[in-house]
Amino acid sequence: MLQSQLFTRTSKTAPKEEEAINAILLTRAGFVDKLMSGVYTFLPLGLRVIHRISQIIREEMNAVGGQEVSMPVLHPKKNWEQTDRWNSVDILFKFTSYYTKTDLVLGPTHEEVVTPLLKKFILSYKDLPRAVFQIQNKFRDELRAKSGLMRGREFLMKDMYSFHASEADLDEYYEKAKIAYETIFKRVGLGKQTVLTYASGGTFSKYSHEYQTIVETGEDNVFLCQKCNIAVNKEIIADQSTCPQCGNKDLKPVKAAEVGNIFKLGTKFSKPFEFQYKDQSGSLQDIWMGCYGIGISRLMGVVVEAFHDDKGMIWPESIAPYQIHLICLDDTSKTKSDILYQELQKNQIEVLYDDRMDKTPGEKLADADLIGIPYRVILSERTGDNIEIKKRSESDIKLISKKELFVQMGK
RNA sequence: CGGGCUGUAGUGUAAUGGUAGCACGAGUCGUUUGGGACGAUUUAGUUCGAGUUCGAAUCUCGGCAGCCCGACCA
Repeated sequence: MLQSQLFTRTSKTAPKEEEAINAILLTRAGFVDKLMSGVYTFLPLGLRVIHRISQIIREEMNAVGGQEVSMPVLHPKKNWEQTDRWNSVDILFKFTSYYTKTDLVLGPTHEEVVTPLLKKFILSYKDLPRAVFQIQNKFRDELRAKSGLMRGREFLMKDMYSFHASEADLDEYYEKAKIAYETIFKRVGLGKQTVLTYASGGTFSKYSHEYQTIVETGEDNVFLCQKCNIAVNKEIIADQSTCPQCGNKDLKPVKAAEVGNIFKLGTKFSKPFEFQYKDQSGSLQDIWMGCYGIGISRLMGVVVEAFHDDKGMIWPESIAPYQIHLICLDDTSKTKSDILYQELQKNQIEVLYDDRMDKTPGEKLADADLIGIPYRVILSERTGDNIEIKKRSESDIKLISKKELFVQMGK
């Protein structure tokens, strides 16, 4: 991508109404734009991050047998009445069609859609287990959207739903999903600071599980077990003052941001939709369900909260918008920069090329720090036949040959 | 939803109730080129409505919007 063609621009000043670091940096760098409270446009750079996170999640969901679908955002009132959630879910976006006077819901979650959907196809024990997932914008009518991407009214989420012949089968799958989630958080670069967290469980199991990323600016309070790598949410710590995993009493309070949440739904949703299957003897049995969510846009915000410095964002390589930020610092190096840009592209290395000739070196370097692409590559009069490379996360600057650059990039 | 704060060019900020100014950005011309460079020049604004007043960005009331604290958060 030629930076001279990018329609967004960076800003030296933070938007005055924002306090959250993720909102400030993502806005300044041109990754997102706020349309209204809790509702954001993802601009070219930001959308690339969203796509990369989504792809990692997609791969791991596929790996545990998830089948991707895209369900409607618009739901009829009837389905929400059937589960008794039309009135009980307070953040439900409800509205009435101006013309047809139909009552509608903008989906905040999809149990009301996925359950009757799978009911049409799953008839026998031979059809089980199954899991479907989607990556889609969700709507929650939050009374207080806040903290940039952390709590939006429209946000991107991956939600998966699994269907099982028995509680035991659900339990088994649930453990597989946990491993998939760990892999996801590792792959997006949050492995070290993200912990499995015991949270309140609802009707069918003692606990649900959250994935909490420990960051100073998180809005949740969790208690970290000092022995095993898990935490307990504040909401259950009153009745659970010991680690539910190892019994340790040494729990340390920390701030964290929830990035994922998995639940054993049991038969809570299959019952109201009368979703059952025939077992080997031909008698009807309950379907057991699980659900597994990851807030993708929030995850992007959390990564910014976790990885930044006073100059800007520091993207993990796995989800960075580009791998290399190539900068041409002066007129005399334009030709060799253009050639390197072509060569990098030919080798499928994703590169943002700052080819702007009307900007000063200082401005280009400041922009590179703000945008936070993992490798900064500079060509100038000074670099001669070599290439200057610097990692955003480190301060060392190295002069290397073109060959070494390709090796470094895994080519 | 309860409480608090705030709305001024594209952005960030000034202006005792008395001429709306500055910086950045953007446009033009020229000089520059390793950490947001310099000169000249141009551009553009008081959230909306009502009230008080000779006169309102400023005071009062209301709307709308944003942020923060709390509540809420399958």
